[in-house]
Amino acid sequence: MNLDEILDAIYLLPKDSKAKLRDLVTEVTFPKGHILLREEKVERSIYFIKKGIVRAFSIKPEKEHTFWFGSEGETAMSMQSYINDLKGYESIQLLEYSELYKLNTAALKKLFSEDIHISNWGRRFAELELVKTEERLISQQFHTALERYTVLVASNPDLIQRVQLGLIASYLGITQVSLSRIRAELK
Amino acid sequence: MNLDEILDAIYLLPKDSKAKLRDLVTEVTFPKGHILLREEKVERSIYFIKKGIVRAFSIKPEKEHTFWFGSEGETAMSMQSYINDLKGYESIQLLEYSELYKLNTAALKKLFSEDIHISNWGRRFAELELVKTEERLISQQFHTALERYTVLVASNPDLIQRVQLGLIASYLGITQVSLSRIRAELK
DNA sequence: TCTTAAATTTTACAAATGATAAAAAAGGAA
DNA sequence: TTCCTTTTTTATCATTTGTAAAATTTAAGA
Repeated sequence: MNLDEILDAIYLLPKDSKAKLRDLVTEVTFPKGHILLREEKVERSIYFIKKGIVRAFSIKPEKEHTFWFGSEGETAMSMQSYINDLKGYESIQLLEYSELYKLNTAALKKLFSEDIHISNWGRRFAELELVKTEERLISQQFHTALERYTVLVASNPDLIQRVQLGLIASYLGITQVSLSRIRAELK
Repeated sequence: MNLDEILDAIYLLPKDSKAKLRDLVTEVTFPKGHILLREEKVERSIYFIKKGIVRAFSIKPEKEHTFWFGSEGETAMSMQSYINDLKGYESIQLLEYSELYKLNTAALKKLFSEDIHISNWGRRFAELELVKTEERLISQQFHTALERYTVLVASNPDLIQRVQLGLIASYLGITQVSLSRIRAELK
């Protein structure tokens, strides 16, 4: 997914505004396993995923929890850093070799105050992330691990192929043993 | 909490922009038990809570789940309606007599395209809701019901007084009986 | 291909949680 | 206050989920 498609999917910008935004972006690549951003650090960039797959996780009390998978077209970022210039809860790691568009947020914020179209782009960006986050919350709260697993498989079949089960179990909030039990019953 | 305080807490607006925004707001009051908005309906307004306490819930398959409590200064709304003009998942009910500021969203969206300050106010509004929603998601995913209960009590002591336990249990994702067990152990 | 390491599944047992029913306590209305 | 309804707690039992360890499968490198 190229940069124009990613930007347009958020909000359609006039040519000159879009050029200003595109100027803030550089392309970067990293190998599998690379830690894109670290929890407890203030992150100065956000990353649109051109190609690849990543996970967000946090090492809370001892245990590591994976709570998000991102792939082509999605944004890898720390909300707390982007929105409040605070340390993020999450680390983000590449689960395969990935190509990313890196966007400096300080420069972006400057454009928000200067260009109403870019300001509306930024509003739309936050709104779309908000809806996605709310959907995750509701799925988490209303559905059993089994239901969420079947939805995940249906909506993202390659994820199961590309990501190891322990991480998916963590994402579903259950142990790997429980996920194995679920998978055994589905056969 | 009055309207100015609520608007300012989101983003500081120049006088004239703020006046335009304030003109879209009317004050409404409803008795305890009133359903402010209904799931499966497109909602045309958002409500800032001046005084009172509300809950969002959804009647998914048979059972009713409470997944949010809002009080003074917070916003009662359907994200799906506000952001995508779609039906919301949630109903919102007043748990006590409440006073609310009602804001028409169609008119607000018009201002977004006309006034860069209001556009940035709208961006900030979405961003702040996003951080709150992410915090709820992370709390849900990383913490046990007991931990979330103690956090809830610590951060919102009057909630426990004002809201019945069955709703809090539903919010925590456990049965009322389990919550009773938790409370008994904390003594 | 063979060997070794990593990932996944299975099993057994223990602990936590849910369902149900019933008792106790609290709150409201007359 | 007294009665009645609602809410909360307690008790029992069945089910689910986690932990730990072993068995199996899959993948990777030499």
